[in-house]
Amino acid sequence: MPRGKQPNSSRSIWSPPLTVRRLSIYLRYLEELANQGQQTVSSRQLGQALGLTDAQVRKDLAWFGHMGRPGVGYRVAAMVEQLRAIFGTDKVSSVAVIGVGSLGRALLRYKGFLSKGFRLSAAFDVSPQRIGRSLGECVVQPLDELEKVIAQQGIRIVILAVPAAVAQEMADRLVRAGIVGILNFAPVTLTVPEGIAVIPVDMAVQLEQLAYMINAPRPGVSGRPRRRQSSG
Amino acid sequence: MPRGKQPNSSRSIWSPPLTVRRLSIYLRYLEELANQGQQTVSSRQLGQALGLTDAQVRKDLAWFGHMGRPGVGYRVAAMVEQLRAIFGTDKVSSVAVIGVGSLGRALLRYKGFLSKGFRLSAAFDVSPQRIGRSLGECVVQPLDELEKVIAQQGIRIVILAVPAAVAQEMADRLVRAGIVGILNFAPVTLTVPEGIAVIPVDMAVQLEQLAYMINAPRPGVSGRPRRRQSSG
DNA sequence: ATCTGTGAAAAGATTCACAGCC
DNA sequence: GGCTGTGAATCTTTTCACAGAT
Repeated sequence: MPRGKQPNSSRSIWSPPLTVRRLSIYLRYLEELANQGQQTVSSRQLGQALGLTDAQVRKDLAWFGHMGRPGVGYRVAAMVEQLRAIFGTDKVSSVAVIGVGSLGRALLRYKGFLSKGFRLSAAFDVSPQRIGRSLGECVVQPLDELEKVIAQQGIRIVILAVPAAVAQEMADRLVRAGIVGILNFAPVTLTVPEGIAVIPVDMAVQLEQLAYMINAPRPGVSGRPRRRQSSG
Repeated sequence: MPRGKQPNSSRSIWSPPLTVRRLSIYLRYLEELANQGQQTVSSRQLGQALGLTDAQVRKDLAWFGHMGRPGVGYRVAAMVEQLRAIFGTDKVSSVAVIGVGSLGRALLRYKGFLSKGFRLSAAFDVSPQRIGRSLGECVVQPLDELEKVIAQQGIRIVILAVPAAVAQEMADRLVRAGIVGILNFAPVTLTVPEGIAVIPVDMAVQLEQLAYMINAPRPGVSGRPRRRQSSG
């Protein structure tokens, strides 16, 4: 299936998946630079801070038109704005947390989502002991309310933090309720209809990957230079 | 730099990075099948459950020798054993949690790591209010004890759950203390020496990826069939 | 008939290297 | 001088398709 060639200067652009992963990382670092008052940044500086080559940074950023100026670099503030628009996080959107075990509670208490464009505005659980408890800026509600609250608040994304055994049936129910994106912390692969996005986050899997990297280091590597962390 | 061709039947094998990511997912599913008492599984069944093609499953599993039998499939139990050996999780290893904020506490309380080969056996924090508190199976210790405990317990992997502002300096200290793998929950890119493995896990970044997928769906997709979640 | 293992082809991603702008 | 944008080359990953094992 053919896909358009590189640059594209209008809104809501398609970019290759691995590029999109890095765009988030660029954005995070550019926000830091903006806070520090830095005006412009070169592909070289970005690459060094993030463990990428300068060529790769330029290719990635070239996906949405001519953003850099030769001899100068990229304008930090403009870049942040454009990246947020690409992710659709220039406006804050509401997110529900399904399952308020220890992980769900930790996420509800985390203060960093809002500045990234996400407001955790509803929380649900089955357990009567948890219902009514106030966490972050929401009160835990019973699951009966799920469909109603999702519709009322226009929620399209949820964080799924329920036990593995019930994750698939809950995902089905969420999709019926109109959810289109699921951040899945349950250690199972979800099956969802076409058009629904799922990002899996399994911490045991991540530890396993780390164990592999330690036990079976990449061949041909022997060097001294400081490296940056791989993607995530 | 040339790399060996495909199959390799001895221990601790190199496989392509994207294959290794999937191996964890195969293992998770195979463990489930083993619990259900299933003896063998075909590449087709694995693929369907996990949203992959059967050819891809076969290529991935072929990296460590002839494990399947034509006309029959793969032996579930043998596969689980071999995958655990590849990840080095056939023996339990000790992991320390650095930073006992709400996320650190949630991880310490999570019961699922042990069966995956990881024991969270030490926890550290700066805050006097947190020190001495008992969480999961450990008592929170002051950071002064860090180097001593890491050496005593032979800890090689840590979960880093400290604020972004201090993550890099803590990573440097951990590396000096002999740590070789870091699961990094701080929303910054760490710079570490060659030979140290870092896996970044930034939940805001994951939500951002989800937002992108919802706002800019892949072109040329329109279908009906049920899909599985992408990798993670 | 079912299912694996694997070359060969296709698609995707990264690196190289350099023309051209500031 | 420094720096971007981008074709061309290289490397990696996925898909195809089928020989051969059970």
